[in-house]
Amino acid sequence: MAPNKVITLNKIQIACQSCGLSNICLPLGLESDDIDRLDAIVQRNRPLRRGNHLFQTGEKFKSVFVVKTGTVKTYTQCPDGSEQVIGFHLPGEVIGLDGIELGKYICSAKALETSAICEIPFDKLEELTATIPNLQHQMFRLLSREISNDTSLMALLSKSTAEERLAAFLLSLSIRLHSRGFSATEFNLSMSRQEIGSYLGLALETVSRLFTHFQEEGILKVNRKYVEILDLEKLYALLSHQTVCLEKLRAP
Amino acid sequence: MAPNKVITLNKIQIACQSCGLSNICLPLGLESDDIDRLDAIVQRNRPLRRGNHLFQTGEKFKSVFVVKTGTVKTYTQCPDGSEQVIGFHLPGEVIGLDGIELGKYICSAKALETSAICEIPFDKLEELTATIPNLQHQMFRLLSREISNDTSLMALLSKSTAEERLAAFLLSLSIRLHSRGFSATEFNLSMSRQEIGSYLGLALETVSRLFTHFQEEGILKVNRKYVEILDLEKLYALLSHQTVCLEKLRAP
DNA sequence: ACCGATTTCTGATTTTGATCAACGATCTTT
DNA sequence: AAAGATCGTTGATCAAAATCAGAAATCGGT
Repeated sequence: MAPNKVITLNKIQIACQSCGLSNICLPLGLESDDIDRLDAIVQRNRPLRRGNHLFQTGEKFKSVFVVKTGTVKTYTQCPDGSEQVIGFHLPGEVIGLDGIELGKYICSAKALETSAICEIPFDKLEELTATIPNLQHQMFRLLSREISNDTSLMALLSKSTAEERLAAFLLSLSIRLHSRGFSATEFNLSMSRQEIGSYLGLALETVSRLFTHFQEEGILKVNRKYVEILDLEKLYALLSHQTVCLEKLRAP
Repeated sequence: MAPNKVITLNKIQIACQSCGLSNICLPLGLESDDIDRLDAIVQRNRPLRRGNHLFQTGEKFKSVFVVKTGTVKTYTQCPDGSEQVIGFHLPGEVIGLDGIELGKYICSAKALETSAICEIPFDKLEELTATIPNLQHQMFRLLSREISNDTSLMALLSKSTAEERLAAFLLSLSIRLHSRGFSATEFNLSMSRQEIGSYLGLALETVSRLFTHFQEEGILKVNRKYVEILDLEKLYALLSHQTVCLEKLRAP
């Protein structure tokens, strides 16, 4: 492999300064030179293919990761082999924060489609946060967001019907995709019915039936992975008597 | 009110250095002088009576709180007036971290019994974390713990039966009480069946029936709020095919 | 283009836990 | 101490979603 090939690859990689995600990602609110200092510790590895792992449960915690493109799911494994999906992560979202406490990852993370990932070694990040107050604050905010997102999801899981759960899931996706510049009403699901069901605490058959049902109601147009939201209002209405602050469901 | 009365009150209040919770609370891992600096920003207000609020949903986020004695519940209010319990918080546990992101509390917190609380103004805490790397790390750990606790609870809520949920709840309480120097097998619940049900996503009748059922199985001895665990092994066995790392359920 | 594997959809049946209802026990207030 | 309110228990019924089962559609690899 010729060295100039490597150089070319490096050039292709987008620096934080010119990354479209900088308004939702870690650099948010940083001065230009501070972004450069952050940029210097970010590792941009080759994209993951579908099914590849970022990390697995129990591995030593070394880095946090930010999705740049694609989708990543986090999950835990049951003793019987079945898996429990913890979350789906879109571009700009940080993964691995739950590993800080015990020094090892408590879940596994794998790509649902080809995904570019930024890796940030946590020891270096901590050195930076100690000298850049804005970055420290941004880290606190990020961790806090994770907590409040989880809180919303817990409320959803412990209170709602199957219909409300799927509605919340679709709206969350819609909101997050929209805030990343994608269509809010038309997207491809990168996860299976099984995975959605696991995430929402439902059987995959229930998820499938609900998609059909929403379609019959004129709320959605569904073709396997492809979803078009025809009536956002109805979807919101399904959640009207819900505890959860919608914007919080998995935003931004 | 005579000034010496105030002085006496101040003397009664326990400094972080001599607080029994220092091995699970924020000062964990700090040098002695750093603990003093932290101590200096901690506000020790008068104890809350049962039903009093620490903060309410939507209030401006100003401080995080640590339970010193007693129990606090966090909850959100549904549009229909019913409430959704988010968590129960024992001595040494930090509350309010979910307010950092948006600058306002996203849930309400009220005392379930007379409770002493330490209040830590967050702006001052951030100044300290910026200059005390160990404290910054401890804050990251604390926030991370909150996230991994929530992850475990989400897995519990989306996968398990009513029986498994209550077993997990009781074991979590047992473990946390034990690590605070209380009995692991004998305690008084400070929350109602209704509140347990809300937290676990179950109807209060289901909770009540399960207590009866566990008693018939010889697992518990229950008398209203008073619970004695007779067979810890059986309780653990109920969770054996559970995703959740038990120590993680709400530890330490 | 074909074959096997996986994923999705749909129907029938069952199960779990919610809901409705009533009653006894305990705590609070006067 | 009595009265009212709250809380916990228990029983009967009901409903939502899980499970079981099988067919149809799609995908992946050769």
